[in-house]
Amino acid sequence: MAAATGASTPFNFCPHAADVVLSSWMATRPPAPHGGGAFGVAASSGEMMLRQQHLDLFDYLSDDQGGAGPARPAAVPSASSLFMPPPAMAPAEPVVPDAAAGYPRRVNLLAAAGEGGTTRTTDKIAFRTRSDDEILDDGYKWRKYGKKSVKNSPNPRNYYRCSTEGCNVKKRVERDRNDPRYVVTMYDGIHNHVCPGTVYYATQDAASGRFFVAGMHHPDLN
DNA sequence: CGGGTTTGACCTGCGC
DNA sequence: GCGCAGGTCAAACCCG
Repeated sequence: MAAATGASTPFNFCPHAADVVLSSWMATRPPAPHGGGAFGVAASSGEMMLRQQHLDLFDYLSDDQGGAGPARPAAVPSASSLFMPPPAMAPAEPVVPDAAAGYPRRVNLLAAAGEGGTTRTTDKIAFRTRSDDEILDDGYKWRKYGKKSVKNSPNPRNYYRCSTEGCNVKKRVERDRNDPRYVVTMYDGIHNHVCPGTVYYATQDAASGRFFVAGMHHPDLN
């Protein structure tokens, strides 16, 4: 039996840390905080782990953009622009969550509830990756607790809970109904324990202003 | 034997 | 109020 955290696409990602970064960090900090444009994603939340070499595409959604909302505000850098895949990978394309296409209803409700004009941190994020493997190794240990077929989708949705005692983080994983090559992963909650991953750094392209994953170590320290 | 997966049943929220 | 769909539970089962 292969555990949920068994052989999988190389990928480490701490959703709660990313959420803090995306919701607060991006809203409060100017671009290129480290002069040369490199920044440690791990900044305030302790660690931000992201190991991603083989994914062809990395789409990121947070409910800040709303489950079925319109285009994200132009003034706020998109999450997918922050977590651009390495240069060898295809650039992330913006993904507008479509409730009708299967993004969970509860997320849409929370997104609506968050319409207050204030920056807030959220505990729900979702992203889409192109991968043959549905299980992404995000650094945490997950236990599967349910599987459900989804209406209008040929692919079942799998439900996972963090195996760490006292941690109530959940995630849902399903194949994109429109393109089975993609896996849609949605995290729900905030880990209350350390993510056993690795700090990941990104750089900002001066021309486009977009961020690129730079590697596992701070460029200035290499 | 412990921990994880499977899967049918049950619960809950939402739309009509 | 009812039906539907999504989310969760929990017993059975599997595997190392």
